[in-house]
Amino acid sequence: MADTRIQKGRAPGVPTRLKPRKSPAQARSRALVDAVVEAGARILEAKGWEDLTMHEVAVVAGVSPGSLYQYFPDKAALVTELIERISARELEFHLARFGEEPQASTLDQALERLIDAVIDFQAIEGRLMRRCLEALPHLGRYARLSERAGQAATLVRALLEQYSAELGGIDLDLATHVLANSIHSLTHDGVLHRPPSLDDATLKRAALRLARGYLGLSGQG
Amino acid sequence: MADTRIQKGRAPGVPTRLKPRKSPAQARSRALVDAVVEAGARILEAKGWEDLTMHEVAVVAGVSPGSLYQYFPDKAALVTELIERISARELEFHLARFGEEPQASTLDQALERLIDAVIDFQAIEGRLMRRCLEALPHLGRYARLSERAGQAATLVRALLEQYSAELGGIDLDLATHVLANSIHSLTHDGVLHRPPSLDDATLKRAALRLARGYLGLSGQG
Amino acid sequence: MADTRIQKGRAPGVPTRLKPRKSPAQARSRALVDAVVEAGARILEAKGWEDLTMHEVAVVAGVSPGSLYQYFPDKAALVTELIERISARELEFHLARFGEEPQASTLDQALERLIDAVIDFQAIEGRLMRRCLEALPHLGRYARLSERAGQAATLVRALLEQYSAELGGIDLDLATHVLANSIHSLTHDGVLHRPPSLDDATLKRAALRLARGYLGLSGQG
Amino acid sequence: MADTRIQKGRAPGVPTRLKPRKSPAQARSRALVDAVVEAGARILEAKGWEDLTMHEVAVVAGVSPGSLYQYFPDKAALVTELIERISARELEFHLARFGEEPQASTLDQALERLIDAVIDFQAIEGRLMRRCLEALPHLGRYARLSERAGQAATLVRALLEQYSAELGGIDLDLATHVLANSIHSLTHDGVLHRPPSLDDATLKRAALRLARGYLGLSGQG
DNA sequence: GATGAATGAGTATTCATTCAT
DNA sequence: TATGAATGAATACTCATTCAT
Repeated sequence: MADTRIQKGRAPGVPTRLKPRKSPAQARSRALVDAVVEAGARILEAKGWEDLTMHEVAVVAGVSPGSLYQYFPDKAALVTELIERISARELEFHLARFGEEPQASTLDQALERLIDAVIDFQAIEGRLMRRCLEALPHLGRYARLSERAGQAATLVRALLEQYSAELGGIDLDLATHVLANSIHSLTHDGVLHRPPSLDDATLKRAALRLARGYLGLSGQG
Repeated sequence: MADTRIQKGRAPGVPTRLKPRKSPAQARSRALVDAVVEAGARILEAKGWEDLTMHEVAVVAGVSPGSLYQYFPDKAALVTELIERISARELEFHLARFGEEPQASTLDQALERLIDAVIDFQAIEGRLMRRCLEALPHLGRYARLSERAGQAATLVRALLEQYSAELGGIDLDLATHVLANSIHSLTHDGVLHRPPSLDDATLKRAALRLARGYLGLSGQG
Repeated sequence: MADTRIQKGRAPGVPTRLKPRKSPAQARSRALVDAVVEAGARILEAKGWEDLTMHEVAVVAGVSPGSLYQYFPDKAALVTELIERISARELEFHLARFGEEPQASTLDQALERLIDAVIDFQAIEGRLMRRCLEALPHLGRYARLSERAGQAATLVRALLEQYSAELGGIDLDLATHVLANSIHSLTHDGVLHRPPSLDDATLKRAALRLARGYLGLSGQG
Repeated sequence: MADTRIQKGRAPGVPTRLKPRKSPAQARSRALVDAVVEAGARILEAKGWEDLTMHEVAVVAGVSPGSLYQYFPDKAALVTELIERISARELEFHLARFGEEPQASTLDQALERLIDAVIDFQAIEGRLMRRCLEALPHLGRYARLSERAGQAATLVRALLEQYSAELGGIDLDLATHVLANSIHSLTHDGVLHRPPSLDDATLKRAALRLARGYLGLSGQG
């Protein structure tokens, strides 16, 4: 959030010759790309695909339009990168959660944690995520994206596979589609926007109940 | 359902004759508006908000741009009207279904019929509906829309109320939100697109199972 | 050369209702197109294809860029029209000459007149013509042009056909190519620019001698 | 032939050793300049002035843009150098021809050889030559070029002078202009493009006939 | 000298909207 | 009221050129 503006000069006092350091050029490039991506994310989140202009991105990033196009061949490429990054962040977020908690002993517990995590992530980046979803139709050239978008479902799928013993011979593909879609829609305002009266805890319980019910788990919810 | 933005009001001084209730002018207006709306729907469905141009709408409707703006103050207003109409059609569609079938005797049966109807409607107008959903972010000026969009939920709500006896003291608002969101997302590709292998019958069963499970109905599904 | 700026209002004092007049809209369109074309010609003549910007054309024509594109879908289309017009003017010019003089009785006389006319036309529009020639490579989309460009040769061809009796069984296609190319190049600075010391009269005699010599006419030149 | 724009001069203080006349630095410079010029020629030939970008030249030459500008202050300077070189090559080509053949005994024979050579050279470098011609209008800053371009005429002039005895008191300047222009235009597609049916042998005979006729030679053509 | 990242003014083109007729 | 020509601000993208390293 600090000023990510590209630094035109050499950073004063940085000791040279220490470890295999990135070349200044690389460092500068990275900083520029990061500045651009962050500017892009902020603007996409605030205004959406159509009202995101490359000019504004450049200005906010403190960069010239030419530099933008040095790293992103067109607007779609920039937004594609945004999506790649938010997808990666989402994955990291979930993996971190998995890592810091003891292994869940039941599917029910695992589901609860997943939904928890999804809702927590939504609170942080939900708006940007929606904007990314809205932008998808304009990203035809960058087809890899559909994989990414589907990646959200991967976690659900992994979960179901891990605990498949608890599930009768249910169709895992179908169950993944149903659950990922429902939970995502519920938590990320996929269709209906969440009414203000609906707080996170309640939403969480509802989502959990939906998942449990669908899977036939007899949790106490 | 009256829309003061669009209905410019009755032209002053036009004498109301007896039989032909609508003055020729009004009839012409109505025809024009209908032509415009239909053209708009076709184009929105095919191209989406961003690639819908007022010029093309005018050409397809066989109308001049000036006339467009006589009835719709801006592009957003036109698409807003589109959404109003598709919402109305959806409602009609469901009401017609209700009408032509004998009253369902159980919530389970009612749910099945609703989901059936939702999926059938999706087959007819699903694409346009998605385009409308995508367009929503650009319709800020016409906020009443969220009500409309939410109207889809009305049917669910009505259902739940009708059979509330079967449901323990469940929070109807919450349940409505959860079910409407989930079913909509599932049937209208709200988040993840439906894989080609997933046919209507299977989707319907899955949606039904989701709803039943959430509501705690012990259907045979 | 008078100010061709499009008149926004109605021209004062122009009597309406006289003869089958063009509709105001048509007249305005025509005026606009003419203004644009003239502006384009002036700028192309002065700066060439690359430095002709649509913006400047619009400004000089007193027209908005949007209007430009209403009549010319792109820059190439505008320049194409310029070339069509100058080709037409050249043709008219030659035809007028033919008309106002008694029919030439010999090929020699006819050649002399043609070269005369070519040089006179060059004095008027030569620079623009060169610019048009330079622009040709950018006009790929508008292939009809090559016909037009070749049209200059048509006159030569017509001449040779008319007096073919005076020419042994010479290959008319070849002769047309050779003469049109040489004369054009000589008169329109096709390759080497005309040195300042070389006046029209001398150039004319030289071109005539070239043509005569090539065709084997034993003129007194 | 020295070019003070391009030759930056000898680096001061560099000790001249004995055998390797050129210092390594100079040799490297020369190699660099050559690489750049060759890359430029290839690209100009393929794409023309407008689509020749300094970036592509740098990439193809395996050089950085910065280095380009060390040797050529701008794009025009680079293309100017291209033209200088192709002019020089043309001259060399003709001189070599002169050298390897016995002295022509008549103007007619000499003309034939010249035209032969011109057409042969055109087959090798004609395309690049045309591109250079097209680029000329953008080279205003480097006016000396017109001299160079005119240099092609030098050969013609030399020829005419050598055999001036065969020519009545013809104006040599004029004759040079006329012949150089015509032959060039004919062989290098100066104005009208050569039709595919027109082969080299025929073109050569036609050009020869044109020249003979103009000069009043009574060759057997 | 060499590098190549960065620049930023410039270009063609679009489209929602207006208004003279 | 209907028309559709005209508008003009806005936009994505380019490329000759510079300059910090």
